[in-house]
Amino acid sequence: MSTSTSERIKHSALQLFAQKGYYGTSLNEVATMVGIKKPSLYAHFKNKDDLYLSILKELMDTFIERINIDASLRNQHSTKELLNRFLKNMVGFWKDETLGLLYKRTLLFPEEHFRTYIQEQFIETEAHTTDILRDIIQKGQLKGELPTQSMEPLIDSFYCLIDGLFVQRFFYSLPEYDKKVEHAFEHFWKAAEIGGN
Amino acid sequence: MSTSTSERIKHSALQLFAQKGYYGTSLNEVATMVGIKKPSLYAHFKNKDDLYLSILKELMDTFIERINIDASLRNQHSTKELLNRFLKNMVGFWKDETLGLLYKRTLLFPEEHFRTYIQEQFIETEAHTTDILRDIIQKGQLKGELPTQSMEPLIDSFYCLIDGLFVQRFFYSLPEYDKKVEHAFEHFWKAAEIGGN
DNA sequence: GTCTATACCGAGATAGAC
DNA sequence: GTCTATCTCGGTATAGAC
Repeated sequence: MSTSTSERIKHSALQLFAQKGYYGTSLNEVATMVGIKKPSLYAHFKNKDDLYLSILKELMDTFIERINIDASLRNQHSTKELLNRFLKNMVGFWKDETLGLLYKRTLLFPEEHFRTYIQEQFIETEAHTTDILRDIIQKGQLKGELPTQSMEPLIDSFYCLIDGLFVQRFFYSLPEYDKKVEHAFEHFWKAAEIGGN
Repeated sequence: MSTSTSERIKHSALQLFAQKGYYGTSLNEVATMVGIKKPSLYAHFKNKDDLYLSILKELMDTFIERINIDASLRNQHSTKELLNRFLKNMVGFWKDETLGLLYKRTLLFPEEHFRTYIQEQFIETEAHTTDILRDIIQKGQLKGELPTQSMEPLIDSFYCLIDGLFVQRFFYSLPEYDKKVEHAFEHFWKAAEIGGN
């Protein structure tokens, strides 16, 4: 076996937590999926919370990593391309069936027990996201690709686009979804370009 | 006591199911919140599933009712006003802390046990929603308030707007939220008005 | 590290007195 | 309709042999 038992446990638990939530997932199921017995789990994790939190941690790290990829190539493209790329990057994250699913579940319905911890994490990543977004828009204004006016409505609108697509990934098949992403982004950009109030 | 015990049980259970989900809510909590003992619940509901489903049923009925209000006054206003009203109507539903919350939780993360039943319900209401939307847009095109072109991208974009605001209600305080709604809708309308591709 | 056996608890649900 | 008492089941977690 190439991966450690500990990793295999986390892998299986990720699937189950993502699909059935914290309370909906029993350690028995996790163990069965891994192919071991329940008590063996305790050789790798202190308890259920410990397992859950270790998965959440990896989740947030993966997300941050993904966001940061964008930051690297920010001077080489048009504003429209940068925003589209940024959006696609996030959308790509939701597309990952399990990781994206756990992200959504955790963000929208954090288990009561971990609520404050989880919210701290998300606030941090959101601030990071907004920084990147502001930067793209500002440069777009300097380059004259976006009208120079208050950024706030545009950022609000872009977040609404992101959040809308975030939800829609639940409802549509992948090809349908990709079409929705295109439609919504083109619509967004059309209004962004003109500006006005 | 003005309301029946059965109603009070449903009221309490609604709060708990909305906040903690099906598995996260115990009948003990429900009973305590109502001020009775657990076994007394069984005089009013066959079992936990029965209670849960009866609440879901009321939820869907309330939602449909709300949507239908719109349908009544559809000839008296501009297209922009109609779309705005339609959006506000749905947003108003999410604003109800508990009912909207249960709706979101149920829609996005249906309990496995009820998944097929729930999906049927939602598909039905979505079809209803789309009908109304198509009608508003079509009339807008006839009146010349919207460019005459394929409706599909516009509808997709409007749904994305709705879904985005659906999620955002989680993150922002009510006054902040109202501002987001305005920003996002105005942005949406700006692009809708011009059309083009 | 993994297993069997077991402790302990809280869940959903029922029986039967009042 | 509501209660106390009780049943059964499945959950988390631990003890201790291998």
